[in-house]
Amino acid sequence: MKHNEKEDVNSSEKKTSNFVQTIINEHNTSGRFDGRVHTRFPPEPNGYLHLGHAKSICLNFGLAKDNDGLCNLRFDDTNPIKEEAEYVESIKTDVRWLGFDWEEREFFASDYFDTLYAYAEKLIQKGLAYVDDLSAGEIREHRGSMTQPGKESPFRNRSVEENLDLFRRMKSGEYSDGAKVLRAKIDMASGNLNMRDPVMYRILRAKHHRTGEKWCIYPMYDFAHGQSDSIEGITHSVCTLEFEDHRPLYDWFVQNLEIHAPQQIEFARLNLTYTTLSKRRLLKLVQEKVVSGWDDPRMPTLSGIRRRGYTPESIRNFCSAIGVAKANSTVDIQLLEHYVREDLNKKADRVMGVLRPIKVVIENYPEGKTEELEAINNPADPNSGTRTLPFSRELYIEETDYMDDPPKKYHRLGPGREVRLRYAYFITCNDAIKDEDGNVIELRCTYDPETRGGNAPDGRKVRGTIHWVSVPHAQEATVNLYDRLFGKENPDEVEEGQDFFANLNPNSLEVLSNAKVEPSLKKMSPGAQVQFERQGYFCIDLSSTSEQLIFNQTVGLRDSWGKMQQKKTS
RNA sequence: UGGGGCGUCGACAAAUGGUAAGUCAACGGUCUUUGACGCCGUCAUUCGGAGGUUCGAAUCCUCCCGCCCCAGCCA
Repeated sequence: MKHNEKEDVNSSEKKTSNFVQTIINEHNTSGRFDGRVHTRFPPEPNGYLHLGHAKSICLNFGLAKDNDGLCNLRFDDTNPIKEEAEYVESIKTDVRWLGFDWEEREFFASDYFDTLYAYAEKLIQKGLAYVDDLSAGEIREHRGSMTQPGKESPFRNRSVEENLDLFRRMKSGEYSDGAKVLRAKIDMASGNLNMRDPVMYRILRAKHHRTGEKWCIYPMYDFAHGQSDSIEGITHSVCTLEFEDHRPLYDWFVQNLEIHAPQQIEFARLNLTYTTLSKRRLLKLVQEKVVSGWDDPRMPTLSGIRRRGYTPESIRNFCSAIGVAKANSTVDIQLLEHYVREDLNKKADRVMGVLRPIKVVIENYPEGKTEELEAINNPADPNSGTRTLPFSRELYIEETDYMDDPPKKYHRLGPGREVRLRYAYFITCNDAIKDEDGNVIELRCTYDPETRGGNAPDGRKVRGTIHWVSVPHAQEATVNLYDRLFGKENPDEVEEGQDFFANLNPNSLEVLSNAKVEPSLKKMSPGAQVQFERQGYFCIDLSSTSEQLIFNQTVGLRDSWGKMQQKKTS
């Protein structure tokens, strides 16, 4: 596959077609928005962004790019009790990391509080909104049920003057929290509950992360979102399926306000096997310290997968692969893993790292001798060059690369067996030394000096090639191995009598504190990504230092041998 | 039982009345100094079901079945 050398968002990703684009095309032919496309990504700053948001980000920014349009970043910050400045910073970091740029178009719904307030007065003037004194519970009772129409509030027919006066007094702080609300006057008998006189403003004394104490009334989502879109000149307001029922209300507000009317379009949110994308649940994992934080490498947050070693490009490729549709679906997590492997295969240099070491002594190799052997950095990238590997009499190899009594087709080390040490020599195992529990702790081998570099002059073939690290040159390292956070394919589905935490996988983290890695790794800094040959892709953790190297496993290599073994035993 | 949506391979998902793309997974094979990668091949006579319209239907019509969302002063 010939790829562009530069891998930026503009050159290496192709246009994708989906039903949203089809709608845009129709608008283009009808001339509804003069061919202009302006989208927005509108997160509420009440948590960290996750893979579900990545789908939305890629969609919104992608639509803008594909149509020579614009995409804004807008924080939907209308509920001060859940929102924090910390979250807005993390969101900006994550969107940028994913590779998207909103340029100077960074907005907040709170930027529009004055305008929104004026819009509300306008609806009051038009006789389309009223102040209601009913309590929250009474409003609920009046709303009726899904099958029964609602009842009108006794305050529904106040005069325009009275409503205006009351609303102004709500704003000026005359009433306590919850004492009154402003409602749109629509239809208490509508089959759509959202149209049964929805609340537009509530009284809420809370410090807002941007407007501070300026307001004691805050607009509801429904009264803020469409108008914010309208103010920004958004043409296509893309959101998830659960807002489908809100569209008539969205349209009602912009129509009665007589302002620019964007088109709301809904798509199915992302679901992934073995993971939850519920903000509420992710928050809980953080609060209950089930994970180390929002950026725990097992979290499906963008900060988590970044720390895990996922690349932005792999996430973008994943998002374009899963497509955009209206059908609820659950994407196999293996598809995500496929896209990181694909990307890292091109980008990550190969290195030698022994995760669970056992020692090998090459009895016929001179004591004190060291050789430098040449190794290829990345066979998938011809420009990556080579490096040198120190070799000596004592080495570490992987525990799993030796078996006393190997099964058929096992072509690693066993009594009397010969293998190739990658880039080095053929060695033959003569003896295995065990501790009192019978665990192999050391192998005594001999090497064939004729096979330097890994080829036998006599043409002799060897089935297995294993990785190794020279004992005197080895760097100590800690390696974090990860498995899926949940043991259940759909962790959001909680069994009777159990809670959500019962779905956790107790073995999602395994810390290997005795790993040995080749010396070239010592100079690598946090964030660097490598492939430990025959094992997987790893990145150097944020907290890693040159004294204490820490690697996080991004994803393992595909392992057809392991899979075969597993099939046999099961 | 009110309103709004959705049903195409194990998982995603195209095809918009012209004879079922692609990707992942799986399975064979090939290559191999990573049991990786790559490469080659197999994998839906059928589109939730039943009728109908048409020369022709996954696409249009009718009825049925199943799944999802909605009764926050959350977003």
